[in-house]
Amino acid sequence: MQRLMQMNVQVTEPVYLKDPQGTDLGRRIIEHSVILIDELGLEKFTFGKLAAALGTAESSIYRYFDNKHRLLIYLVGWYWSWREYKLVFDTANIADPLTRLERGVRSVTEPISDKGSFGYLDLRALYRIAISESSKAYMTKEVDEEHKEGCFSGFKRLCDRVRDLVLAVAPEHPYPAALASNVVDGSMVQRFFADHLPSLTDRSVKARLSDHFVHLVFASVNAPSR
Amino acid sequence: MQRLMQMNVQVTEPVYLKDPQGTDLGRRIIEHSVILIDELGLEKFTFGKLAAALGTAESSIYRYFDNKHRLLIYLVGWYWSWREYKLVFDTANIADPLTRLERGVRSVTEPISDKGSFGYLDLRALYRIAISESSKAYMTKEVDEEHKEGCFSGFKRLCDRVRDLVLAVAPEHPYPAALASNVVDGSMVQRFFADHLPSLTDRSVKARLSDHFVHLVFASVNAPSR
DNA sequence: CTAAAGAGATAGTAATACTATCATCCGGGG
DNA sequence: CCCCGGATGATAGTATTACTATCTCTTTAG
Repeated sequence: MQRLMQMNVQVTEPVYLKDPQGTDLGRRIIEHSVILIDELGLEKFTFGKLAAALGTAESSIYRYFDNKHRLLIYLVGWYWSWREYKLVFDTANIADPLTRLERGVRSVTEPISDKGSFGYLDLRALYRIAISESSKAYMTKEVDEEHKEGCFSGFKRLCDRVRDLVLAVAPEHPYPAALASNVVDGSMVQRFFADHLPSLTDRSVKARLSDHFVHLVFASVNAPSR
Repeated sequence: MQRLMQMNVQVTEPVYLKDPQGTDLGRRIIEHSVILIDELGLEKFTFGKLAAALGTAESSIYRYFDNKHRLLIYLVGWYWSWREYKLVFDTANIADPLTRLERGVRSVTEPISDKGSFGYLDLRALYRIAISESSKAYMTKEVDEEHKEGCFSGFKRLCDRVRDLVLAVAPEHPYPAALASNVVDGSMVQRFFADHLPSLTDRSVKARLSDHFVHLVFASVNAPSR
């Protein structure tokens, strides 16, 4: 829990100007930005509205984050760290690589339904943000520089762990990393489709998202190398 | 070719205010918006800059599109229509369902490398826009309404065709639609990763993106139903 | 010859995304 | 007790964006 709070340990420069974990206002910024972005969507969310919601000045928020894009990177970074933590937990102490892989894929693709907020953070709102907004964190012209800064290391670490689960089962798999990132990213996209463009998925996916990805991954690791 | 020019035929309301195909300025708006969005990225692209590039007034552009979001929807709609056209062409007159499926998956996931611009449109620039910006067309709070308007019907039609290719091979497949949309969307995401976050994919994917998806799809259709 | 369509030009508004400055408040060290 | 630095609050100001409105001019079809 505590470990999770300190995300982006390996990052060369931090995504923030001042660590929001360290102060009361900082934590309130995180807490309420999650709620507000979830409510308004990223494009209509502004620091002005956040400041109003917090009863503080816009300039106070700029002391923590350069702009809302950096704040988004921070939030989705947190989300991926949380997913990684959960993955490690869910696959701990399982010897059989096949079982580990299945549990891992389920862990990573499972929707977040339990109410449990995480500290002061509304986890379900953060999950919804991750679904709708996380790709906007890297689908920009600044990807390459931000990638060098380590802004997406949380996502990468998670994908690497899934890739390793695949490789443990199928060391000769031709596309382990692509399969892994496809599962991690694809599970978010399929969740979005199920909720908003349902004709793009199958009914069963809405109810059991993980089954689809378990099916896909096991099909892939069992496939002949062609 | 001519047929393709008229995209979004089934749309209830058009995405545009005035058909850009019908006038000289309209076509120049399309042509240069593709170039400018590719160059600046969607967030830094503005109607003001487009107007300047065209040597016209901002207000003239507003006669064609309500805002840049609608313009984006129009452009990616065109892209998906083009992909669909190509898919139909590439799978025409092939009797064997397995061959059709493989050709279809290759057609849909194949990067656009040939220089051939499409009429006045720079196809490769449009492809790059589709990779980096297409998800922003629907990852908004307005998805549901815009979906009702038919804004995403081009994407849906393409996914449906891929789904049908899958079903022709494996009529009992448990997730045909999810597999199809995963391939169509995933191929764009993997392309982006290969170009900008290469550690998230495998080396071979950069060179042969389609192979990965052919492998995945055939693994999935051949998998036991578990 | 006229009406309407298309385009250009100008102006104006509200919101956004910042930057800068100054005052205040509060706890700890000397 | 006083002073200092860190954290916050309040106000102001700028450039840009995202529009809306209006007026003129030109072209062309009837």
